[in-house]
Amino acid sequence: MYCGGVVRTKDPAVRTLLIERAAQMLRARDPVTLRSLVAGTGVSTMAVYTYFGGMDGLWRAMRQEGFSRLATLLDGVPLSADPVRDLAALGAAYLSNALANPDLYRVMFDAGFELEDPAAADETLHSLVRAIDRAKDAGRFRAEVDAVSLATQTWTVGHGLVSLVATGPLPRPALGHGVTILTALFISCGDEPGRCRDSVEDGWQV
Amino acid sequence: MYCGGVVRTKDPAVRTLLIERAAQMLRARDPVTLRSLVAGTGVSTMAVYTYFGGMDGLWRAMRQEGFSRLATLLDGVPLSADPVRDLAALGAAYLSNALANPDLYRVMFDAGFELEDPAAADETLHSLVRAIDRAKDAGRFRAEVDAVSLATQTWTVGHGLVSLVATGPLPRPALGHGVTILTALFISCGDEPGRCRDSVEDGWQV
DNA sequence: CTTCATAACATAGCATTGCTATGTATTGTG
DNA sequence: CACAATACATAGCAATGCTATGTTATGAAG
Repeated sequence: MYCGGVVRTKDPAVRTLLIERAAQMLRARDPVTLRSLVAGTGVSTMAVYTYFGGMDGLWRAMRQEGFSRLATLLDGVPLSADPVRDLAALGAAYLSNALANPDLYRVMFDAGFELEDPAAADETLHSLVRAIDRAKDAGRFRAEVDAVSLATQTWTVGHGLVSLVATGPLPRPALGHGVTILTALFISCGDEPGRCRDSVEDGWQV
Repeated sequence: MYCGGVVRTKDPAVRTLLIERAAQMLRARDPVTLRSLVAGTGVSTMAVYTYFGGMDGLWRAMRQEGFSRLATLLDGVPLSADPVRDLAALGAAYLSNALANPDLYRVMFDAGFELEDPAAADETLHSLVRAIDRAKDAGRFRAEVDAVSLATQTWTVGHGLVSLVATGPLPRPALGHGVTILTALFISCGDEPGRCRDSVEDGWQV
């Protein structure tokens, strides 16, 4: 029997080109439609189906890209000797990124779509988990604190804030509530109240 | 001079019929399109433009309806002698409602649209504010606690949780994080830790 | 009661959407 | 070289929201 051979290979550059262009159009608030996406790129509408299987696949890839960029950004946040400060700084970076690219952020959490790689969401938490582990090592948080749970809780607070501010009814100064909530949360993990407040306020630069 | 007269009045029943039907279709996961919405109702597509000015207006009305129903639901939550428990119960009711009608909830917080009545969002907070005031009266929270701020913070936590669970990557048991976060938050308002935890756990029936 | 301007409503059609069917070009393997 | 499998281009389809146009109903003015 003939097992067939790969004859013509997809060009990965086209894939990244389309993703890049879609991200650009999102930023510019231009509606990302099949035809407007490929217009001017030289590639035909079929390319979207060859590379993504359709518009749904494009959005899935965009979501993946968003999580990937977010993880990179969080990895690049400069750390200090104060892990609690760093934890707040990571939350602030998360918020800044989401507010700078609100449309991409919305796509990332749009309903009806699942991630290509479900682990990508967890990946986002790794930076937070590392900071929490450092806080435990430094004696700021109790040893019984579950790092993943606390990271998830921190994420929940950040996501709630950014959702209500970026596309919701809360004004931008409401971001300051993050300090209050996170401080309360970190104190409940064993941090000394006064010091915790200072650390969170120091890291929370939105 | 001729001042003109209103000749044919809009039928309010048609308006509520369309909103009701749209909500029904959302619940049934049927795509709500202009034609599918009016199909079988006897009204023509133009009705949507007469009553709402277009599909955008329909979504705006849906959002308003969602907030209205939410306020009614929160008003109906039975209260107890424990205001902190009630506060958690209100949060839990908020979550239950959102998870029971995830599509309507998503519409409520969709981007690009503003509310017809911006006060409707604040209205949702009134039940929370009342519970917080009762907690202050009962000596559970410090007098300096700003009720609206704390209500907003509670809302932020609830919204973050429900967003990540209903349409996001977190599994449903993650709702339990609400207990941890809210307990920490309420303790920071002056409540006694052990008692606070009991109250929140008692009220948090999701 | 008659008139008639105005609003409510129905119909048809437009541009655009995502998608698919069909045909053509390309390229590595046997 | 020959062929099969894939990438790519074109054209067209059903469905979308919306608008232009025509028709009907209604209540106030005379």
